[in-house]
Amino acid sequence: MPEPKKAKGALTIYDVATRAGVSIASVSRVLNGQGTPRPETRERVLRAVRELSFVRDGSARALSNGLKEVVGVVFRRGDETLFEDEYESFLYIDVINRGIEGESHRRGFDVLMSSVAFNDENVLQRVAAMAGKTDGLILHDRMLSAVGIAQVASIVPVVTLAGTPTPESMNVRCDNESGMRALVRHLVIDHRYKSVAYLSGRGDSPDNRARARIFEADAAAAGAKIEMGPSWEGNYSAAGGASVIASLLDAGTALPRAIVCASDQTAIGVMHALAQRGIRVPQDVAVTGFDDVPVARHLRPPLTTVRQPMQELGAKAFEVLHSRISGVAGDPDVVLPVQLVVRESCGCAQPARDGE
Amino acid sequence: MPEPKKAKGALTIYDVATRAGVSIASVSRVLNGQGTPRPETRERVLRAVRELSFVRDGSARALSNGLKEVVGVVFRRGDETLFEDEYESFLYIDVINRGIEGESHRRGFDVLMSSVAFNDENVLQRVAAMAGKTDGLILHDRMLSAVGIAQVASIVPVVTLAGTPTPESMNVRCDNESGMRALVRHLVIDHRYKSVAYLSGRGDSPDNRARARIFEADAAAAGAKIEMGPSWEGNYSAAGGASVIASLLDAGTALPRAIVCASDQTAIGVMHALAQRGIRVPQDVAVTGFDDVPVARHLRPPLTTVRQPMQELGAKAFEVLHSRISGVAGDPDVVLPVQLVVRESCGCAQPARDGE
DNA sequence: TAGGGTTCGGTAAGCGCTTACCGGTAAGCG
DNA sequence: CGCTTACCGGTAAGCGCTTACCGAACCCTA
Repeated sequence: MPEPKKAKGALTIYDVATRAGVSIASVSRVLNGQGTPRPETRERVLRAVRELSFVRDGSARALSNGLKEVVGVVFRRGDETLFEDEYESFLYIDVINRGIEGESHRRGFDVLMSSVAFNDENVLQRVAAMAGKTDGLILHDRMLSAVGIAQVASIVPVVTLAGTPTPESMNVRCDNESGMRALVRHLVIDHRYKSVAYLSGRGDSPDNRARARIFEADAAAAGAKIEMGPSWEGNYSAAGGASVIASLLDAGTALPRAIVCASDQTAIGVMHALAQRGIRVPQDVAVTGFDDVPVARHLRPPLTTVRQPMQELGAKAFEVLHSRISGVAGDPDVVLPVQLVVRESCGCAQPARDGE
Repeated sequence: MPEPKKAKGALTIYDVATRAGVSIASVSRVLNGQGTPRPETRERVLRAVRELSFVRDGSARALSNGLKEVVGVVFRRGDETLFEDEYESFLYIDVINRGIEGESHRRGFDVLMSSVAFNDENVLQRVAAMAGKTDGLILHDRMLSAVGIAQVASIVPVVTLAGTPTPESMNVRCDNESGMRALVRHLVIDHRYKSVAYLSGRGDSPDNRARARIFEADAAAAGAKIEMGPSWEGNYSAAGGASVIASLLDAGTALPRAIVCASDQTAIGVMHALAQRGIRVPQDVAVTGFDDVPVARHLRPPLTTVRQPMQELGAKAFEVLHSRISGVAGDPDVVLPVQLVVRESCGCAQPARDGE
């Protein structure tokens, strides 16, 4: 529905060429560092550009080059109200986006950011619109169905985050498996906790599934009593974690010795709920998180968690996308290493060095 | 109909036209809702588009229309490490950006986001690069000098946030004056505090200057003892606020009855520092903020502050930019109303209704 | 000084899309 | 039944930029 049609008296390379007394080809060559212009030609062009504050039009370049130098990022944001509890999720996404942005700028790309509401019906439409304006897309967790991804991927390269690669799209994720493995080992073997629970994230998230699967397998193998399932279902948010604990306690359920949360944010909610009931962490119940968001080390007690290199995750996603845009076939399923960060919420009195 | 060549990204309206058995002009007209295509023509085009998952190339459209349907947003982000203290500033910017984004989507625009580091030297270069890829730019507080703004504004329309309009650029800001006026009145007249201090934000910020100016004038007019200046200089961050208080206390300075902080974030730091020294808020010292970030109501005591409609600020900025892009001359200096939000940190025991 | 090899730089052909313009066809009318 | 009027839809001309291609100018050597 765009009403406007005619842009302002915008400058073109013709203006620059005229002013510099050369041809448009020379202007373009100087600006692109192509060929070997004579120093004087070069100088005259640059001066004209400077004097006119000329900037080449991106769309024209894109059309000519077949490269827009823009990648799109799509993610979900909460609804209207922002609660304190939601800060972390804000950060989680923002830190990743920051990684994408940093790497993009390094390569001369810009980033088209688009958030869609949790309840937005027309995600596909949104994403398709962005596809037309970009060279490639990075989709955060759970943005589109496999069919949707395939459709979009037929237009531009697509990289998903914390998802699963499809024949058409690539994926970048963290190594949930070994992170959870190390965490369970620490709790069940090192601390000898006999009963452990897994407070899940959103059920449909690949990350959550992977974490749950390993948790269950490893904790069982180590001989611990396991609690998980419907009554332990969170949604990655602090509020979700808190309400699970509250319901459990209200129902008179005895808590396990350790609670493994699907995310740091969940752990924050859990610790909050526990504190309200006078249950001590880690003396009565140990709690662990997953992600290592910045605030994790400032909680009381400092949170034992698994650090995901979030900024790198973003950077890597761009990198993978970029190489694909450049026609290089990269690894369609990149897995980044995570690191167990032992602090005090697990019961370690003398925390291991933080590494920072 | 035989399956067309599966050349990725190579789909053009020619392919669609061929498949639909019409001309490219018809395809374009259908896609743009121009003219009065015969229902059958329309249907065939739409079917072909659907079957091919065709999406028009943005740069080609932009080049032809003279409209990219993209606006750029530039803002500053902290450096590598993210401290807990920085969350608020993250939010402040993010909420504004969210407002920009929402309004943009409503108009079919996308948003190119670019953050630059605080120490980045080449902001102008970054911004110029974005200018070429967008129809207009929104610059957050203190991104560019007046000269830089003029230069960029000669390429695309520019709207600054919380700045001052220039002959070439427009500006959108909140009504600091009446906000501060109401705040001072509440403290000095309603609460009868005899001494008040202004803990400033970054010195070079127009917002800060405006707030300081009104604070000084109004508090003096009301007969209160004023404290401000070098030893009361913060930088909008929580850490900045805390360290001002710490220095003052370390130097043995007696605190005034009320401290007006340049931002909520600063107030958070101040209340933190005060609590550490055992000074009670608001019994010993009243503290107020400015912004009303979401967390303000959750502080203890709940923070009395001035609410800035941040999301609206962003939406309005886009709106102003959009009308300018559309060739409509809008108000070059939009001022949004703020609202005094009285909670408890000012000394009100029975807080007025929050309004939420 | 003329011929051959180099450079430089200009001309023009697109990139994919929108749309002004115009020819062809069908519907309306006498 | 033939002519006028509408209406569709096709053709082609750009939008601003990059670059292949080619001619002009210059430098060197003999």
